[in-house]
Amino acid sequence: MSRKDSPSKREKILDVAEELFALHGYDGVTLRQIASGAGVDVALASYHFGKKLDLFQAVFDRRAALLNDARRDALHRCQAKAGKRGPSVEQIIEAFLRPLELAQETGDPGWRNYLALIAYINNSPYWGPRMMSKLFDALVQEFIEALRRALPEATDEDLYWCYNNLSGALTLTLAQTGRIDKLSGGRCTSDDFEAAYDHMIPFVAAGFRKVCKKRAR
Amino acid sequence: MSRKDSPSKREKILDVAEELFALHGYDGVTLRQIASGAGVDVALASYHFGKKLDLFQAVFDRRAALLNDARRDALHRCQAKAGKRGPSVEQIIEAFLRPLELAQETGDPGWRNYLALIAYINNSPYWGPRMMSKLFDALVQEFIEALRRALPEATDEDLYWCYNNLSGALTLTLAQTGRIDKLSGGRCTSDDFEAAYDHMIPFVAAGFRKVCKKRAR
DNA sequence: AAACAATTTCAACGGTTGTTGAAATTGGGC
DNA sequence: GCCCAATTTCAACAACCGTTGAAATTGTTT
Repeated sequence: MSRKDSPSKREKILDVAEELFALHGYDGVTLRQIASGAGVDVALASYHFGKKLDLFQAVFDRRAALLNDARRDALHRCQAKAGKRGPSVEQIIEAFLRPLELAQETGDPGWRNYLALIAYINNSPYWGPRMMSKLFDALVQEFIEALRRALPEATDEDLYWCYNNLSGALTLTLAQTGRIDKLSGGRCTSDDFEAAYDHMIPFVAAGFRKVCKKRAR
Repeated sequence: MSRKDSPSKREKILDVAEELFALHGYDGVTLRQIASGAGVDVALASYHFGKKLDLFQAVFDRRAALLNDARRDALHRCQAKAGKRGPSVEQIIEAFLRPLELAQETGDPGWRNYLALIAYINNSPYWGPRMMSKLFDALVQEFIEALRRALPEATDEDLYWCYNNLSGALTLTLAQTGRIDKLSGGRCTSDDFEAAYDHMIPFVAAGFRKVCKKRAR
């Protein structure tokens, strides 16, 4: 193998780490569990990635660029399709959410684990501020700018609190806790991302519209 | 002291555990950190609570009944005030959220940590299914029933997915990650629960209305 | 096939973890 | 002031943690 493509074990470590970190969090997983799950020695993780924290970061980084690109493409495409007035709230929310759904249909089951890991990090008071901003904030600001153009009466406070609501609804869905399965008696399932987004998009769009409507001041 | 009221150290352990578990999760906190923060020996936690997991459960249980009572009171009070047609969506959502805000104004700063802990548990694929249902599901079903009466055209799927959106938006807010502070350049702050709920209530209510409106079938 | 670098395993280290049994301390009832 | 029980500390255990240096293996180039 030519030095750049020895994917099997290195990639396997990332896959297992991704799955375990998403389920138990950073501190709930040991390097030995990861190595055992990947069928390799403990020291191999250190050899490839250095410290445990570096492995965590590597898992986090691996799919971030692809996800951002897919979202940015979706946003720009819907902006291009919309006329001079720009896309509607629904179209922008859709561009924000649908790439996540598509990521799950690539056949790579790792995407589900990765998105659950994002949910863990985004909801953590410790990891959230430390890891989310650097990779995701720039694109989020692009989406918020697009929303501002679609909602010309919105204040900054409105937009950011509404985005917080969107981000929270999305995060809980990505976390795949299976709570909705039990609550609904099996009528809804956490696995069904299509149903989740089909309900989330009109829900969130209506929320934005309501909050960002002109009011008496 | 008469055996039932030696609150100082036992309660202090719960307070510190609550704060640390909320910040770092179950596995991210050691009993020694908790004991150190409480100014007691490590063994005292075991003496009072048994295993580490039992302490975690004790922290989780401590305020659950109070929270449920406050929410149930708020729901029944708004149902009593509303006529025979029942309360509006906004009133139900308000009954679901405002007690959380009030809990923070009791002067006990532990409530903030407790709600952040709930957010951690609710968003965790591991802890969520294990701990949330037993204490919270019954009341959640009451709220969903009330919402069903306010939204007679809603299907079960609509209601549960919308509740999922509500729960997610709430969870991210309770987690107090401070991300909205940075995103908004300081215009919004995670600490401001009143502002959060002021935006969340109309947002969520509009979402419910939109999704649960009669459609072509 | 020899030489070399990249990969992988082996073995071990110092430090930390949750837990426990026994000792020490505290505080109220007689 | 003595007894008893509840509380708190002390000391220590076996198990496990992340990390590292050296050895073994593998794969590629010459």
